[in-house]
Formats: sequence, C-alpha cells, structure tokens
Amino acid sequence: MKMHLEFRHLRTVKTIHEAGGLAKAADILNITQSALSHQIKGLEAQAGVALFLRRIKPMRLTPAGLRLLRLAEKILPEIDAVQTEFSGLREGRAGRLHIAIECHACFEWLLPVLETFRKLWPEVDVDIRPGLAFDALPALQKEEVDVVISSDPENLADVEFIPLFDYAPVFVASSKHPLALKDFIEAQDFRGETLITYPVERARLDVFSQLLTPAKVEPAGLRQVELTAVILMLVASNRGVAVLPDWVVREVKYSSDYTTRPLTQTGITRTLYAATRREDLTKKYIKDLIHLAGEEAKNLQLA
Amino acid sequence: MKMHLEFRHLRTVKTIHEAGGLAKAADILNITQSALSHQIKGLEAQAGVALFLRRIKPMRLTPAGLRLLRLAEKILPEIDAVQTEFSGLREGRAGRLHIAIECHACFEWLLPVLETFRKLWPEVDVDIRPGLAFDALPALQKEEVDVVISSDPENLADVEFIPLFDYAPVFVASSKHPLALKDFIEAQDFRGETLITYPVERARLDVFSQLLTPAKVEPAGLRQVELTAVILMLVASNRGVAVLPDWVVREVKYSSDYTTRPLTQTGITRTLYAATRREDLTKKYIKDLIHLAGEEAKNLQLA
DNA sequence: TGGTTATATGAGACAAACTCATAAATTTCA
DNA sequence: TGAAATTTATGAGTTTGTCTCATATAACCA
Repeated sequence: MKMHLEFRHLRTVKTIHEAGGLAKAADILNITQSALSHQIKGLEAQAGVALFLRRIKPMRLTPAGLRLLRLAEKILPEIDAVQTEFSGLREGRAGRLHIAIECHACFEWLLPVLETFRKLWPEVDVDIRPGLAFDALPALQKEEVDVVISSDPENLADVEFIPLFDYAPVFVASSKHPLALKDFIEAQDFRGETLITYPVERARLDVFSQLLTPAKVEPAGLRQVELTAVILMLVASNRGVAVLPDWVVREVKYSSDYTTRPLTQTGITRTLYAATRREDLTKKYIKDLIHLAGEEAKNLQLA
Repeated sequence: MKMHLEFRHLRTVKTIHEAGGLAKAADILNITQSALSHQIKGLEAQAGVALFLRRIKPMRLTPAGLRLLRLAEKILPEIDAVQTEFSGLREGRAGRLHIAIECHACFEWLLPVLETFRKLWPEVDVDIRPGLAFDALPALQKEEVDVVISSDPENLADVEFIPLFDYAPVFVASSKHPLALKDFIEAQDFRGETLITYPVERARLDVFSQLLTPAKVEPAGLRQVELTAVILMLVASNRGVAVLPDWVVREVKYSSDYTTRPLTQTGITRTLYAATRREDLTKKYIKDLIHLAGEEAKNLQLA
C-alpha cells in the first residue's frame, strides 16, 4: 500500500486547518468543497489512517493529520523560497556568474570589479575559478563557467569574445640589473636570464607566445611563482626578471627597487577579452560585468 | 506565471541526477523515457527557467536544477519519514494515548504503569492530562484524549467503561487523633473535623459523593491540597483528616504518624474504570494499557 | 562521417482530479 | 426538541493532465 502524497495534499491540510473547515478552505483554494472532500478521502484511503475527525462538525485534524500539518508547515515555505529564487532568475535579477581566468594576473583588477558587482547584483552567485585555467573555453561551452577572461580569442560558434581593454606586457627587472639600462628589451636579452613566470603552460604566457617562442629563445633559468607580489619581490631583489602586464606594475607598489622596459622597439600590445556564451549576452548582469571591467581598466591606466 | 511543482518532479530531478541521464532514470522510476522528457519539459515551461543542460549529452542540471536537487534532497526524506510513521499507525504499533484522570490520586499507580507501557510501545505518544479533569468524557468523545480514568461510569453510546480494579476509600487521620480509636468512621464523625481534599469539585470526591452529601454532613473546615504526599504530611501532623483510596496509604510511606480506618461499618467499595471510545478497543496498545493497569493494581493490593 | 546512444516530439490512451447536483450528518437557535 | 442552517459526503459526468507508443532529432564517439 503506497501513499501518493503530493504538495496539493499538504496545501489542503494546511488550509483546512487554518480556515477551520472544509468549505472555507475550498473557498480560499479556489476549488469546490466537493473536490477537497474527495481529495482528503482519497489521501486517507491511501495513507490508511484517518487525518480528520469527521464526527466533529467543523472537522479537525487527528494526531496523524497534525503530523501532516507539521510536515506542510516545514515544507511549503521551502517551496515558496525556491519559487521566489526562480522568479529572480526569470527576471534576470539572479543568476550565476562563475568566471574562469586564463591570465593569472587578472585577479588584480578582477577582484575590485567583482566587489562592486556584488553590491549591484546581490542575487547573482559570483565565483572565480582559477582551477580550470587550462581548458576554460570547453568549460564555458559546457556551462561549467559563464565568463572566461582571456587574451587569446578563438572563433567559436557559440562563444563571443568582447574586448575589455588593451594592455602591454612589459619587462620587469631590478633597478640594478644591467638590462635596466636598455631602452627596450628584445627576445635575445632573455638568453642569460632567469625568467620568473606564473605556473601555467608556456602558450598562455605572453613572454613565450609573443616573444620567446617565435624567436626560439630559451632563458637561462625558469622559476614559477604563484603570486604577483612575490614575483615582484623576487625581481626587486634581483633573483630574476619577469614580464607582466603594464597595469600590474603601475598599480602594485610592493617595492620600488624594480624598473620596467617595453618589449621590442615598438612595444607589444595585447587585448584582454571576456568570453561568454552568445545566449548569455542578453543577460543584463553579464553586460554590466563587462562594463565594470572597462571602467576599472580606465582607473588602472590612469593610476 | 504559476509553477506547479510536485513531489514527482523532485523525485525525477533527483533520479536523473543520480542515474546520470534521462533514460537510466526512466528505468529506475519504472516509467518511459518519454514521460520523463515530457515531465521536465512541462516543469521548465512553468518554472520559466532551464533545469537541465540539453546541449550536453547525458543531460546535466543547470544551477537552477541544482537548486531543485537540493530541495529534493531536503524534502524527500521528510516525506519518507512521515510515510514510515503512518505505516506504524496503520499496523497498530504507533498511536496516541492521552489519558485524562478524574481521580487525582491515580498518578500514584498510573505513572509506574505508563513507565512499563512506554517500553512496550515506544512508538505510542503517551501523555497524562490532568488539566481537563472536570469534563473528561466530552473530551474523550471529541478525541481530545483517548482514555479517561474514572470511578463514575456513565452509559454513553460510543464510550466503553472497563473495570480496572476495586478500591476502598479509607479515612486517614493522625495516630493521635481521637477518631483513630474508633473501629470505623461514619459521616457524622466529620462534623467537627477539617477535611483535606484534592482541589476538585465535590461530586468527584468519594468522601462527598459516597458519604457526606447523602448524609447532609458538612465538615467544620475544608482545605484543598494538590499533592498526595502533602495531604499525608498535613494529616500526620494533625492539621486535618482525609479520605484517600486504600492503595495510596498502603503504598506511600511518607510518614508513619497516621492511621487509617474504614468508612462505615461495612466499608465502602468503589471501582475504578478506564473509559475509551468503542472503536479504540480494537487497538492492541489500549488493551495492553488496561491489562497493565490491572497487574499494577494487584501489586498495590499485595503491598 | 556514419553508427550509436541519448533526448524530444506528437498523437492517442488512460487515469486522476475536478465540478455539479444532491444527500447525509451535525450544529444552532428558537 | 425540532426545524433551519451549516458543514461534509457521495455519485455521475466532464475536464485536465500524465503516461505510453512510435518515431524524429540531436549529441557523442571512433
């Protein structure tokens, strides 16, 4: 004997209890009194227990019925909460914004952007996922993340790359370093140096993809460091050289013992993009994020 | 836009998630894959949000779908718990046993009985309600209580009075009290005494209903005391006399400074009954309670 | 790219739930 | 106490929604 309880039944039990009678409850629920009578009769038959005292006239709950009432009072608000959340989603107030960043240094400007965003869109679930920095675009397509920050746009059917701002990867070295005397730095200059980079594959590092790999130059040494601040400290104390986006060295002032130089005579310019699924471009909060990123970029350039 | 969420949907969401696909879930739920497809399509239409990623092949939950999954995982166990409780009720293992006691002294033997009962019937919700000692029988008929302990049986259509045991209301007085010298006590003997009783109406007190009211005798003083132990203390210190069921004075030995005497030459014998709704007589635990009460009574008589 | 697996869709069958009309039971009030 | 009013129950018929069957479409994998 299996009981076929449904939300309808819980709502009925709760309403009959609160209204203090079948007829009034029927009125509240916009349903006939007959329907309710049939409904609870069916429920009682399936449950195998009496839920209401019928001998009494405005009918009341039995202990078993009261148990069901407690269940209703626990469960129904949960349903309502979910309904409310969903209405948020429908109306674009709520949603998920999980961001994958390919460029390791992007924390620097992304965190303040997200701090602002969070206040504007309190119902949006924000997160940064540096974990899948390698294959972020497949993750985007599989809807595991919603935005990918990248400087290597690809031509994909369902993904749109929106330019955020331009930046220049610049050479960073200790002020006492011999190369600090040069006007600009070329690939060859790295030959005798220890290069400090973020711990990601070479293809994702501007130094390699834009300079060293094309010139087939291999630095004397390599060292991988997670944090921007630490990279700059190591560079300042002349333990190696690095290449970082210009805004990083402008913004972060952990030490003044390093100098920056452009890469190549003309300098290298790159563009940072926000990649999203085409369908998500209609979402206001996605557009807002991109806008905020642009604003933040301006601040950084001026700094 | 109203969302018509039902338990069925929660089960579906949960099963699809666990099975890792629509087809497998359909198999587990003993339903066609088509039905599930229709079901979630309908749900998504009404909710207005996508619950599953259809671009991916074994389809997966969207964030909204995951929200629903969390709801399912919270709610479904609650349902199961209630189902289990109800099956207990159906099979007579569980139920409610709320007892109203008209006779105030009955705590003395009822508590140990219930202690035993509780172990035998762990799923029965036991309670004593001394509050409605006055109109206990209407409460029984309205299913507010399930058993009434009373010594005044009435002839009611739907209520059955089952004799539990006989007892004798006996006179209790200080050992130093002049009446302690008499072989038996008559109504007239109360004329100069202060009578200590439970705080209930006269009609419910054996002294009045069986002795004083018929004889039109009024004691010199009256004092109402809640607790049996206190009544006996007061009697022992000669602050008044009392009439209590014989088992009380046999069992409770708070003080040895009091003596008991029978009421009238022949002694008065009364019977204590358990009143229940006729329909409840089929319940095993009700029969068991009555049986246990009889056993306890025997112990008291022997003590 | 073609085979395979997984999901979607449409039409019809079926069952559940509702409405309407009315009966039965309980309470109220004169 | 008995008639009126109120409240719940019941049966028949209709509507609504959910399921199945057959088949189309889409994604995955080699």
